[in-house]
Amino acid sequence: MGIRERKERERERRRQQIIVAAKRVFCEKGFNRATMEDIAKEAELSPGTLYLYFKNKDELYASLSLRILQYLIIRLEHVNSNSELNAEERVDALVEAMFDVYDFDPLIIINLFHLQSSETLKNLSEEMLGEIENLSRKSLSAIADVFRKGIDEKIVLDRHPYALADIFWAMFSGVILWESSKKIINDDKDYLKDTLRAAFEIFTRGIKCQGTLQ
Amino acid sequence: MGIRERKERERERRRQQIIVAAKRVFCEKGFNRATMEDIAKEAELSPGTLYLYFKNKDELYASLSLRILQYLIIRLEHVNSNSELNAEERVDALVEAMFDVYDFDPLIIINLFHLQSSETLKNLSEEMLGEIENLSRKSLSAIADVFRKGIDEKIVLDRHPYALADIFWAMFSGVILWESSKKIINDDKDYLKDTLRAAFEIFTRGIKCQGTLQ
Amino acid sequence: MGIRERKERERERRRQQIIVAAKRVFCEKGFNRATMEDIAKEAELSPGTLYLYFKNKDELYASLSLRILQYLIIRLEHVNSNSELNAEERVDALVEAMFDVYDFDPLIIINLFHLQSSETLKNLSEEMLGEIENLSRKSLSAIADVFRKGIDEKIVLDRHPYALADIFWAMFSGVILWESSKKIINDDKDYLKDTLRAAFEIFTRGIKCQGTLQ
Amino acid sequence: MGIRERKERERERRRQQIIVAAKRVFCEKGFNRATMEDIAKEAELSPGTLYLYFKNKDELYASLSLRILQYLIIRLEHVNSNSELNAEERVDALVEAMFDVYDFDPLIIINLFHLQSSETLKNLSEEMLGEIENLSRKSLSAIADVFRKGIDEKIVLDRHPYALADIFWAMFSGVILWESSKKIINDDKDYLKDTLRAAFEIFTRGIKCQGTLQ
DNA sequence: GATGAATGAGTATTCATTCAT
DNA sequence: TATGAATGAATACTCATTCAT
Repeated sequence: MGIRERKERERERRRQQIIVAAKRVFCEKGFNRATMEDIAKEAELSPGTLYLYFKNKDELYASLSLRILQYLIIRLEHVNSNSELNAEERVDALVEAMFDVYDFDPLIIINLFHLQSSETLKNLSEEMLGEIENLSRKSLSAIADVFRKGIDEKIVLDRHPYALADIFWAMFSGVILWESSKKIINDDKDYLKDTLRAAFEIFTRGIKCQGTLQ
Repeated sequence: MGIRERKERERERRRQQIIVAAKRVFCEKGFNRATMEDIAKEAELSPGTLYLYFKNKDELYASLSLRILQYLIIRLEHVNSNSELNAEERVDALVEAMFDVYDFDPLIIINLFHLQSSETLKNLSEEMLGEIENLSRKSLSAIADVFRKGIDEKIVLDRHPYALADIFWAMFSGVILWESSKKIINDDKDYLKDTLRAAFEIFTRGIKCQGTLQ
Repeated sequence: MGIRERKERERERRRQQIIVAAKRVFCEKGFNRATMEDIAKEAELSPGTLYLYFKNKDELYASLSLRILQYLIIRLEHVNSNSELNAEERVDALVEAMFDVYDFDPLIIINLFHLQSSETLKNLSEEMLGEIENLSRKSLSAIADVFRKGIDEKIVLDRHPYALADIFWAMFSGVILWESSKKIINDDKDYLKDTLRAAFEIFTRGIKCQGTLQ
Repeated sequence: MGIRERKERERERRRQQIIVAAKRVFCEKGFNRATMEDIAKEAELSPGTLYLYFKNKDELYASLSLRILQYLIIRLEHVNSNSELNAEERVDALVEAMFDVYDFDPLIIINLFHLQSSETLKNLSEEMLGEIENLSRKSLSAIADVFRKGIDEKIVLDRHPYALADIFWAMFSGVILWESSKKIINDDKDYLKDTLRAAFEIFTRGIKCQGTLQ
């Protein structure tokens, strides 16, 4: 391992250290009430150091979302590349993948919405904006691919695959957001998962061509 | 009408005037970038006056959401009180009601999530918190009632009505949030409505007992 | 006096109060080391209040310069409008006027240079930029007028009046800056005035047509 | 050449390398907006290295001025040591020298004023302060010498030579500063030189004893 | 000597909220 | 009631300087 590579690795380690600290602080306080100093303290670094790794607060925040999008894509591509599955099993695998994503980071998905707010987007670098868009496209495209196969095999409603993917994603994030927003009353994660499971079941039933499956 | 009542009426008029102005400003600038002075200007009042009608910025913001919740409840109760409808028609009427709500205020529904963030809730008075909780419960209860009837008549999956209501609401708001978040690329309101319609269709199909309907 | 006029007067009073405080602080600490909080304290106001009267630090600073330019112009116009003076007396009156300006505010003239730095100019409002340019033009024009008369009467070198005005002004400010910069060694204001006087004398001799005077 | 001497030479080379880079950056961005990192990059060194050669930013900045003062003195001493010139020719040679100095570094002369600001001086080492004072004295003394000879020969006004030198220098720098400050409107270097030439002419006429010359 | 990552003090500016009128 | 001037706490971000390697 060359010296350059080692440095790069060290740098990436620091980035992750900061991201982890930021995640904790953002989760606890929310975006606006979390200060850069809070995050620096949590990461046991000085405020200035944060700016060596992230252009500004918004870009640090966006990095959190990027991480889950990357995980999501890996998981989705794994579903699509598994040629042993038939269309129906693939839909089920998709649902499983979403559960994994939720387990990977139950809180950060909420942030994906904050990320999308135009307030935030204005402060991001072209590079990061491009990456967000790219990853968003990729993940939606991967979801659509699952449905496309089902449509081809005529076991899924003949809707545009992207439209189904949109609805699937909207339902997924809608349940998480909605159930999370009730957390003040009920912080029971199992309840959320149950709802998620039920929602996926209803969705899966809803998209199936009549009589074909069950 | 006594003098006291007249005053109360006048006071309510002012509140509405401020709420309308706030809505415009929040929609245009988002919560954080909208200043109390902006809102005061839009309402043609002075900043100080706003505080005679609302405890603070968060409470003013919450009032916007209260308004749509009230509309939602009226609409839902209308669905439930219409004894001419059978269970299936009632589900359809529910869907129609949600479209009305969306038309009533397409933007403010996004705010319901901001409202729920713990950041905001901390600044609200007990009274307002109570009212939010009350209205939320009521509306969810009304949605659940629609499904309960369907379950009773065995044309809807035998799930807990509240669970179905949760999923229904989550899908509704999920689609709106998700499609809205794509607005940078696609600000087409019809597309959103189409997705909403498709989502409702899938949901409706998904909750129906096999073989029962269509 | 209407209520509006009274308010306007009050507002102007506050502006002056801030300008006076700012002048003291800028003189003592220099532009960069003077903080807005320093100035606020000196003016017995809060930092926020400063921003009700001046857009930013640069604009507050620029206001100081505006004040002396205004005084300068009044003084110069007085010289030009005095029809009793012949060309030679008018040059002498010009010199006297410059002494007055120096007495009016010996320190702030140094600021005119800081003001002109492109760093500063970028932060000024269009309005203020326009006013600065306008006043600068006017004052130089007034100086040129003095020389124009002398040229017409053939007792002053036949140079472009504006060129003479430029040199006159450059010498004036050059002497002040140069002598002031030596203040660490010699803070004697009389010495500065003596040098100024000598400089003006040399200038006056230098611009006179040969043989014409003395 | 011993090893020590070689090292010293190497060290001086580096200093010059940094000074040259600093000059470029300061000219482009101004003192405050130029960061040590900018300069380090321009010099193709690391920020830390700059501090091996200069105590701090102010001292680096001051070094730039020292360089021009050194050039100025060499040029002035050359004028004084040329015994072939009579007093009048010497004044002309002085003027020529100043043009050379301006050509040597048209921009850095502006910095001499920044240097003198008490803000800056406080951060300089005793040694550097001493050198600045020493060089300033020397250069002024050399200018005064030119005039002294003229006074002795009674072709220049019988003023204190230092007073004349002060005025001469003030006019020189005043013209440069003043014309430079107008650069936003007119970045014409020839115009500046023309003004400088005219200013010197007026000054030269102004200091001459009546009837003696021309 | 040289590096450059890390530091952390320093500050302009904003804006929700108050209160004298 | 209504005003709107004044407040002052709060914070993102910069950059000269240091020091372990």
